[in-house]
Amino acid sequence: MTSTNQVKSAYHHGDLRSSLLQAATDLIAEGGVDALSMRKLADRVGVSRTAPYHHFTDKHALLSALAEEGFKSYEKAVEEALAGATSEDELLFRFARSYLEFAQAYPETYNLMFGQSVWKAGIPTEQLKTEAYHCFRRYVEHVTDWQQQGLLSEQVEPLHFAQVSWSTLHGLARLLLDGIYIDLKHLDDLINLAVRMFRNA
Amino acid sequence: MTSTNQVKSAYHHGDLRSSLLQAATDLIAEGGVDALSMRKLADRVGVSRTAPYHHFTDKHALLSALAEEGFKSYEKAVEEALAGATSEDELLFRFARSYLEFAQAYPETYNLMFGQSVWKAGIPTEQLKTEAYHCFRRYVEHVTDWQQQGLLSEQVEPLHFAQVSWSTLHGLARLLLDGIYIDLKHLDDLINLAVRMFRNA
DNA sequence: AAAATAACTTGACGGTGTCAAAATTGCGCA
DNA sequence: TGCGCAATTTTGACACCGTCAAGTTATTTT
Repeated sequence: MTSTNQVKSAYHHGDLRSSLLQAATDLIAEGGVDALSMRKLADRVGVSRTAPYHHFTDKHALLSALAEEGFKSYEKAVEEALAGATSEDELLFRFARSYLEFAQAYPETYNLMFGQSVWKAGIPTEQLKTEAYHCFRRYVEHVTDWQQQGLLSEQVEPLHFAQVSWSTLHGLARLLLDGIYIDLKHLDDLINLAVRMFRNA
Repeated sequence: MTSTNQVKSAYHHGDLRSSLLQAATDLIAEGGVDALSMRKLADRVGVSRTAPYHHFTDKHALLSALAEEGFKSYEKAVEEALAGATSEDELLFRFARSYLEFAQAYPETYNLMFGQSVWKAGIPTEQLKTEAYHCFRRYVEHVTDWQQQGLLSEQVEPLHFAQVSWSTLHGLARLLLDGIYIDLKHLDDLINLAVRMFRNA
């Protein structure tokens, strides 16, 4: 028997994949996504440069995995926010606000979820695509619910409404995070205006 | 007199700055912004690796300059589109459509104008910031015009309306270009819906 | 013509992603 | 228990990248 029951054995780390994901989020939290390199990541975990490639075919695949996790925690955050509503009236507002709060709270994750680092250059993982698509489908369902509850006009195609309103929120998030045209001070006003637009669609 | 009046002399290229910008747009057009490296750029122009650094302090500065040009041609495109309107009713729609057409026609330029390659990592050039701000101010003026023409509710703060509607268009552009949630087929419907939202704000 | 300045080049440094081949180890099966 | 196989990890290498420092050459100014 070797000392396998010690904390770690040199070879066969045993939990490399999730360790990598954890270290990657740490690294990104510390210095943005630019501060994440495969080499530094491997170093941090205490493994050789190319070891991560056995668990992620690519750097893009690693980023995709992080984005995937992001979608999951996004979904949770939004659903919790909606569940906390005391009246139907606030549903739309709560959705919008939780969306932007998520983007603000985890800007780097949000970048990964919707940025080009994954969707363009890396051609997204199949898993990521289904995860992202699932989030959107869920939103479309909410939209139809809201239509039935009379919160939204039933005249508009739910899909189209979902696409445009998501665009508004995504645009707000992007401009806010990138520091273009929008500053945090007016954000509440902007969310209110956006929601009013949605209502009157 | 040396042979300075020849097409080129080896040293003192004479027009390096604009040659670099041209070659950079070419390079980006060929393979996206990732295909642009300072070294390839210098190669393309026929100059040594570090020569560009005499005209742009940084790679970010180069990209900022390209983004600047982008803002100028954007402004021109939009103003032309608005000038072509035959009735006031179509102004909003024409704006929205020309915005998205620009984004589609020059996706890489659009990325530079609003992407993180310039606004986040590179901290934007002062010139770029003023150029971008100018574009937005112009839009806010349009909004107040439209309010006076009765196209838009006078209840909403023009700045806020400008911010939210720009967000909607930016979000649509981003999702479209990145291939998320939106496909080209429905774009016209989405623009129409967005404009209707704007009108009923 | 001489001095100053601007433009450009060469060489180098430290960093990146990732491939190929070799080394190491744990696990299932005999 | 021992052995072979497959999974895992490492080492070495390659081709890039951005950009700094110092040197070279042309142009402009005096």
